[in-house]
Amino acid sequence: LNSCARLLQSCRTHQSIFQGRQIHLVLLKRGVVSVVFFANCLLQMYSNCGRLIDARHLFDEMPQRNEFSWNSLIEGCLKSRDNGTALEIFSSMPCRNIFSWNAVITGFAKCGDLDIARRLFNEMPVRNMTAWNSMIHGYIQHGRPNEALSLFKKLNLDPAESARVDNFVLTTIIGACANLEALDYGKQIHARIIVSDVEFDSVLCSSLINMYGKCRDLDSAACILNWMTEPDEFSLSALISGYASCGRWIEARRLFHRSRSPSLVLWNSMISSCVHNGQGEDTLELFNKMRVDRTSADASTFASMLSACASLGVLENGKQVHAHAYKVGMVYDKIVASTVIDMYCKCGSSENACKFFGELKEYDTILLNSMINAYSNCGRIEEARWIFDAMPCRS
RNA sequence: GUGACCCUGGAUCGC
Repeated sequence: LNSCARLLQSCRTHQSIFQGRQIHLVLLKRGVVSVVFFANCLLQMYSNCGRLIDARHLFDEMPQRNEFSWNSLIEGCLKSRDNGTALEIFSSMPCRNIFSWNAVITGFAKCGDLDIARRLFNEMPVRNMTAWNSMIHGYIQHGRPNEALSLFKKLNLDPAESARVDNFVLTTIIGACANLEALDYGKQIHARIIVSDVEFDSVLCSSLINMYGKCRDLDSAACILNWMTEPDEFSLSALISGYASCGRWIEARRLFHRSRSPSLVLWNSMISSCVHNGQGEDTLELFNKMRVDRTSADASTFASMLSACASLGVLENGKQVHAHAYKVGMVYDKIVASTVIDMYCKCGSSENACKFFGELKEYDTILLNSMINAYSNCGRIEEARWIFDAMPCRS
């Protein structure tokens, strides 16, 4: 039974619903589905697999529920982007615990409904660092760094709260410094980490390296990497990008070759650095080496490759990369799709862009912007106009 | 098997 519970927790994708259902049957046979613990595991499984109706049904049938049950249902809604229902369930809960509050706050903060998130945050009776961090992180991710920093200041106003600031919050703030290239403030936070007893875990270290790299203070970045006993691929890749962005290719390459078979993360940072440097030829070469190495590409790799083809204006290579992305089922990623469109336009084949657009069923604003461009290039002004009018949000 | 199970942070990617 224990392993059933563990297996249920590993069902986290739409595909694992089959396994989940089998375990549900096993639990039914054992007659334990009405035990809250097992019912909760099932509920969580259905929520994680995106089966909200099944989850809801199970929930309604449960003879007993606890906060966990409600929270699983809420998380299921949030995961399926049904925030309205999530909030409704949250409001109708008989009693909420800290997880309930954090779940809705992070759910709304993540998708940019920051004012709702903030309202909930303000209403929250007792906040922990998770709540603070979700809120701060939400502001940063949605382009409101000043509000993030002012919330962080508020957090530090209360000495008791300030003392509880953890690696998560500090990593988030360091990330903000990286985005804003705020080296001085970043250094202050770094100093605070040293004097406080916060542990330098791998995530915090890589974000510090990233921050110094973005601020072009490569010596400090390298210093941290050298202090680490076993730097992970994210730290290495942050430093590689830092070196490359300053044109220090020798150091970048040396880091890249430190591991005999570089991981996808390292390949991506090298490839994208080449693209940003306008070294399109090198990019294509790197990509070939990567394939020889049998490292499979992800959406970022394809986006970089396509944008390299676009800036070189090499249609044939672009088509090859497009075909490759198609073969591995990556063209329907929104970012890859819009780079495909952009690539065709810049390679002078807007017709191909239009053709490809016809195969898509999901778009976002950026992708549609590229399409306006494509249609205009073909002289299909009516269609360009039509997309513009149909756009849900224009910028 | 019930002080169990649930929440937050890092590299690279598009107009």
